[in-house]
Formats: sequence, structure tokens, C-alpha cells
Amino acid sequence: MSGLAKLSGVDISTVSRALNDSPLVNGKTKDHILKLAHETGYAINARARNLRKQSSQTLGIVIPVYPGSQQNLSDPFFLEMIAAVSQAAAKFDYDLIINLPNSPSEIAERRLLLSGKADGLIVIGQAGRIERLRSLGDAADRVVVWGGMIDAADYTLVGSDNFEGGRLVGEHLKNIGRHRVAFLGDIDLPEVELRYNGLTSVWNGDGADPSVMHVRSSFDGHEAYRQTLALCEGAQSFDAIFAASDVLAIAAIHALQSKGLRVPEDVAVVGYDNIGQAAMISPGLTTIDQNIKLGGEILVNTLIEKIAGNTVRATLTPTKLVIRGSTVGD
Amino acid sequence: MSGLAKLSGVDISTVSRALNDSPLVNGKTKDHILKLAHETGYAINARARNLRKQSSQTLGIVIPVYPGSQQNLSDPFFLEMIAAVSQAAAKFDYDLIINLPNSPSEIAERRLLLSGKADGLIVIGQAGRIERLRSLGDAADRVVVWGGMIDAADYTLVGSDNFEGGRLVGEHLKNIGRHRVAFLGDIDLPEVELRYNGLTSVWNGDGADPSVMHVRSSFDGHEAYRQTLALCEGAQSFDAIFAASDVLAIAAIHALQSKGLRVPEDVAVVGYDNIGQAAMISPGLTTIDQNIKLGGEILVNTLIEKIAGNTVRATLTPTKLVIRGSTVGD
DNA sequence: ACGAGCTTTGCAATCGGTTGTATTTTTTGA
DNA sequence: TCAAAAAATACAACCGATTGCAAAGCTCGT
Repeated sequence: MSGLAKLSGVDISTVSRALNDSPLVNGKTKDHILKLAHETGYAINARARNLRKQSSQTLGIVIPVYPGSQQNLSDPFFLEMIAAVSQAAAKFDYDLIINLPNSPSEIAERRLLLSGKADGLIVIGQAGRIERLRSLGDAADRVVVWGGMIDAADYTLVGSDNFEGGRLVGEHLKNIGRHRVAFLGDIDLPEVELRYNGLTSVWNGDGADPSVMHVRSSFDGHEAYRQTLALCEGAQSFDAIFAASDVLAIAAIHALQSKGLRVPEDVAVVGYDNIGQAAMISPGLTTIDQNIKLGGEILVNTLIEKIAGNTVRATLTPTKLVIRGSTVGD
Repeated sequence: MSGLAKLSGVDISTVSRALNDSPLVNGKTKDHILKLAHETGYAINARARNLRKQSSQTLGIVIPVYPGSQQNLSDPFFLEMIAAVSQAAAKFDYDLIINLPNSPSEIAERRLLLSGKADGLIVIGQAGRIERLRSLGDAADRVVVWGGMIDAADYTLVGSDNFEGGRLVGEHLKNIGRHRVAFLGDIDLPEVELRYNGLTSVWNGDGADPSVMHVRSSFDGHEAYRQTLALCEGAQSFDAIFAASDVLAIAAIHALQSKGLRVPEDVAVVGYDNIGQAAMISPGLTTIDQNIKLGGEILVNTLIEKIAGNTVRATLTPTKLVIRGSTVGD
């Protein structure tokens, strides 16, 4: 910048104002400086600017991909969320630092905040870290969490309407005459519990016993595969599986087919997320679309509001049922 | 930091040295300062440190996920690559800024470099941007590209051995007696061309005409689905498909099955990448494992070497065939 | 032609660390 | 015991922008 100042014969303060399009600078002067800046390929030094402005124009995103556990490692949901958040952040000229903690107890995220590397933090999922999120203290002012709505949260939550998603699936299964549903997922996770509750709500007050059974599985496809095999070998009969994610649903279909069961004739299968592959397998997977793109935008908007010191409240994004062959036949 | 200086009664320069574990500081003094820092929850201001040290301890990763085209948007390969790079970078105390350009012509990446937000850049894939990569100029000193080895590259390349991957697939198909192979992918992309060349090399000098046909498809699953349908309706007969990615292979299987063709009995299918879902579909997908984890590590190591001013040369990571039901039956 | 008022520019402090050099304190050896 | 060497600490410049305030340059009406 001092180079530009010499070239154009003005003070660096004027250069600075020109580059920031300040109205305090004469139009001609501004044009001249801008031209020089362009010719010399000058780019403002973000490090100096960040220091002076006490802001880094950067958000952090924390994604629980624990390498040891293999859990989630390749769940496309996360990539879609990263893409959504990244593009929403870009609209506000924010960059995105990605942080994949190695274990639930990692504290690298707070470091991003306290050191000023990031102005705010987006945390995807509360799994296994609710307590730590609760104890954020002041840092909570610059954190937004994607997850299922829970009352006791001391932090700002954004999420899709998991209860409604579960309910939509229940309605659909009921409509196609499937009443013996196995729910595949871990209802200790808030968003999963909500999906489960939405599912069972459909049969409540129905006279008939809700015959929904819970088959516990983490978000790891291999575990879902094993659990589904076990389910097939168990005594309980079922004519539908509702899995807490598409990855689990795809694994479940694989398990069912390997047991000689037909999808959807013998067992209807519904997933959650509507990842790209959901439409690419045989039969196509009926699933819930969480509108991740909108979710990412709301996450970013909410976080930027918080950074600006405004108070915001929890937000739900709408949820949509996408029907494909895995529940109704082609 | 000036607060810590007052508390401990020493100059801030001593505090700085203590926090950086400099040997110039007395052990007792150091302990005292560290204890105070811990008690007060002090964290070094990264913005100031970055400015002074002319480094941001941050790498950028550029991933071509173009939202308009839907291309790749949910390919788990990218997430695995992000995870691998992120974890490798963490070992060197580098953070990772993720950049998903909206179009091949975006220049946001260079901005990261020139502004000093990132010390170096990792670019995943050369697709559609080879010319721009060539014209990096000085910036090439701090850029490493993941992609297929091409001679004319003016930038540092790291990639898996795509030719060998293709060759392994060819050997395997030949071994199981499949000689009429459709190659599904876009051989205008360097890595894809190498895989194709590896495949055809198996039949070269064989007397028999290599009966490999090229079915062009981008890395978008929907396009692969359509192309495979078209292939089925065409005149050419084939008994195997080698797809340039698992996502394409899964789409191809879906298309084949919807045409009433059996996998692997009628058509054997091989993918590339070994994403999580490859093992989760029916039948399990035979594929090439690129060892992305190692690739991410090499990318980071190479980039850090370059940032340090050392010269490095292109590197290949080994490649491995993973055989599952889609080519040999269960 | 001149001063009020407006526009434009320059000066200098500041953000919060790091680091070369000077200074003080402590240790060492004869 | 005392000078020389070593260890520990303090001083002050510096990284490169932003910004409040002062100063200089213009415009305009009378």
C-alpha cells in the first residue's frame, strides 16, 4: 500500500480510503489509485486489516468427523452442508475455516474463536457435545449450532423440522399400508429422537398400538448394515424401515437384499437427507429433504446477526418428503 | 498480553517469549506466566501474530463444486479429501480455509493467497482450469494441485497413479473374462484419460482388438445414468462398465438394473474411489482405492515444503483394487 | 476579493503481538 | 574477590493497514 502511495503521490491513508471506496476521496484520485492497484496486481493485506479492524471476515465450521470411529466420514450430508454454508458466507464476504475435530473433546474450535482466527463458529450437530456446548459462556455469543431443537439449549440452534420430517414419513407409511415400522437410528441424539417422535405420533390416539420398534445404530453405515441383518434374524416382524439418514437406509437396503427380502415389496425403506445417491440406487430411495441450502443460509445469517450483537432466536427450516421406488414400487 | 505482563510484572516481550517456549526465558518465570495465562484463559491474538510473522498458519483448499451444474456436489470423494487434508494440516498446526468457487473462472482463490489469508493453496482437480493454473506465475510457488500427471504442468502436481488404477481394473476384467468394456467418464480430464489409457493398455499387443469404448460423462451421477441408458439402447454390446468414479458406477448400476440387466452376471461394473457407499450397495462395488488419506498428507507436506522455499517434485500415491460383488458375484 | 463552508488530503495513533539489540542480573573461574 | 562470560530481561522498532482529527485546497455568494 505504501508502494501505491508513492506511485500515485498521495498518502497511504488516501490510498486506503480509495481502495475502500470512501466518499472522502475525490473521484479522479480514486480512479487513478484503483487503476494503479489493478495494474500492479495489488491486494490488500488481510493480516494487517484484520488486526486493525478486530475482525477476520472468517467463520469457522466444526464438523464431527471422528476418524477413529469411521463414523460419518463419508456422509455426503456434511459436504452438502459445507457447500451451503460456504456459499452463504461468500455472499457476506466471509471465508470459511473448516475444523474436523479428532474427538468429541477437542477444543480446537474455541481456539479459533479466542484467537480471533474466526469471528464466529458454526457447529454441525450436538452429538456427544451438548454439555460442552452448554458451557461455552461468553463464546456462545458467536456460536450457532445446527441440530434438533431441545429446550435446555443455552446456545442458538438452527435446524430442520425433524419432528415434522418424521411425521411425514409416518403419514406416508400409513398411507401405503405399512404399520410395522423399524426405526433405524440412535434416539439419544436430539434430532433423531425428534424424527422418531414424529414417526410414532402418527399412530397415537389410533386405537391400534403403535408398532414402531427402535433399532439402535449410529450414523455409521456398517453398523446399520449389521443391525439390519440382526433385525431380519430377530423375532419381530416388520414391513418398513425408517432410517435416520440416507446412508443408513442404503446400508439397510443392502442388508435386506442380501437376506433375499425385496424392497419395497417385502419391506419399504425410507431415508433422511436426500443425498445425491438417494436417487441413484435401485430402487430409488424415498427420503426427507431437509433443504440444506436454506439451512446453510440461515446458519450464516443467524451467526452474522449474533456477531453484530443482535439477539436472534432458534429457527426451523421446512422439510419435504421425496417419494421414490423404495416405498411404492416403480 | 499486556495484561499478563502487568500481572506477572515482566515486560510483554518476556511474556511473548514465555508463551512461545523460548529458551531465553528463565524456567521459573516461564512457569509463572504460563500458569497465569491458563488461569485467565488467555489466548494469543492470531491477527496480531499473523501480521508480525507474515504468515497465517492457514492453508486454502479449492474444490470445484459448481452449484449451477450440480456436478460433483455430493461426491463423497471430496469430503474424504477435505478430511484427509484437514487432518494432515492440523499436524503442522495449520488451519484450513475452504473455498468452493462458483464457476471455473472464479479468482477467489488467488485472493486468499495474495491477501495473505492463506500461506498456500491446495487445488483439487484441474478440470477446466488448466490454463488458469498455468498462469499462476509467482503464486505457483505456494500452490499444489491434486490431479492426473500431465507433462505440460507448470505447477506442482500430486495425485494417485491413475494409469496403474486403470490397468489394475483392466487386468481384473480380463481375468474374469470380460473383454467388451464400456468406459464411463470424460477422457478430456487428465486423470480420467490416464485411467482410460491404463485400461486399454491391458489389451494392447494382444492381437485382439481392444474393444474398449468410451462413453462420455461428466462426474455427475444423473448424466452417467442417462448415458448408461443410452448405452443399453445402442448397438454396441458390452459385458463390463468401468466408471471414472463410484458415484458414476452406482448410477450406472441403477440404470442397468432398471433395464433388467443383472450385475454382475450380464454386466460387471467397476468404480473408482472406494467411497463408503461402495460397500453398501447391492451388489457391493468393485473399485479402486486411491488412498486419499495418504494423498492428503502428501499434498500438505508438499505444500509446506514449497512454502518453506524448498523445491519438490510431483508425487504419485499408490492405488489398490478392491474387489466386491459387482464384478465377481457373491 | 474575501471569508464561510465544503471537499479533499495528510498526519499520527493504533491494533497486539514478535524480535534484534541493549541492558541488567547472575554465574563462573582464576 | 572481581572481571569476564552467560543468562535473563527490558526497550523499541516493526508488521500494514484503518481512522479520528487537523490542515490545506476549493467553491461560492456577496
